[in-house]
Amino acid sequence: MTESAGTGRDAEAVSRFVESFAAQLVEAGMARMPARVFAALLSCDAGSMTSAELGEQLRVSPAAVSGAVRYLAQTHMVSREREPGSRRERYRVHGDQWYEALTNRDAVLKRWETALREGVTSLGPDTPAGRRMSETLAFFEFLEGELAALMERWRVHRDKTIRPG
Amino acid sequence: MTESAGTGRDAEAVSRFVESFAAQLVEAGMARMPARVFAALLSCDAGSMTSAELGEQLRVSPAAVSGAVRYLAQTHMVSREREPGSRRERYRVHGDQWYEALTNRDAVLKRWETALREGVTSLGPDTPAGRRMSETLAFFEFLEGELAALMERWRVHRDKTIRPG
DNA sequence: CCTTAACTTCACAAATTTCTGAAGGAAGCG
DNA sequence: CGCTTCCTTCAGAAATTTGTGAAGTTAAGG
Repeated sequence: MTESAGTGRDAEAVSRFVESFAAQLVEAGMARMPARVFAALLSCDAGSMTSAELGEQLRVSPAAVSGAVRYLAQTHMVSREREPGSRRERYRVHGDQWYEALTNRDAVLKRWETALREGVTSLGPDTPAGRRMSETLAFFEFLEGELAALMERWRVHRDKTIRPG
Repeated sequence: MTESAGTGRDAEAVSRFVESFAAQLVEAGMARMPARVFAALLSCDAGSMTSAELGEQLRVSPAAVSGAVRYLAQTHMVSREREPGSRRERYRVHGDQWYEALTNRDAVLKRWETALREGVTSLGPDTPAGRRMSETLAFFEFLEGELAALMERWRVHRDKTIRPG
């Protein structure tokens, strides 16, 4: 049993999970260090860690943590909190904030739509390629509307099944 | 006007679009060469190209095309077709097949769910981290069900607005 | 069968990405 | 105020990824 004093958790098992979950995120296209930081935050009881704690768990330099955290904050996967009366910062996953961010690939969707519109123009709306692209564009426009509705249904579903009352 | 003889299309404009759309796919996490091949196929009138044609348009070696196409076929983004009476192969995007594949991140979703279940076990279902992870897991399970329904609504919507009759 | 065309695989070179160490700056604390 | 702690930035080293050339495999066509 690898139980570090006082934590009440098997640090090695936690670390194994962190790394394996991070690996899944990497496979899905996420950069390695942000994935590891995110997985670590997701797995800690407090839901937030300091830069130093992250560096220690992941065995990386403060610089690496800094870079990863900047990316995660930009994409709203984590939020930064200043610890009052200290220059320490805590990085936090907000339980649900983060997977909302996942569906907030809205930005990506928007950029794709822009690119596709340009494509329809470049290729000519009346060419076979242009028509194929128009249909693709229509799909993304449809998808964008659906996503908002889907998230709303999720909140209802969650409140009924997980956080009732 | 850069119009290559007989194609009836501005080859340079097409190429520009191909590269810029591919760049968007890369930003979203797709490997470079598959993204370029896919964008090229999406932009050609026939909806399919041979390995040689792809190599010429993208200015890459047959080896690069081969690797990209293998990936795209595995992920069902394109299908391979043998040209009868020839050892040429044609690679095709199926109009709609491809964005169905996009939502068929089912495989990814499933792997995440597996990883999260392991996480709940490792961390303990009654710990704060375990509960947070349970909720995340519930979200993905919910999402999985929703995606199927969403695609069905898309087909209905498309048949009404784009391919009526 | 033998030739040749088309695709694939593999080892390696090149380019890109990723992380570190060191130096620099902001903010608490005495 | 100056010291100290913590975070960030930046140049460069290290590792990974990517694409090429060359050899190998399969199958058509004579």
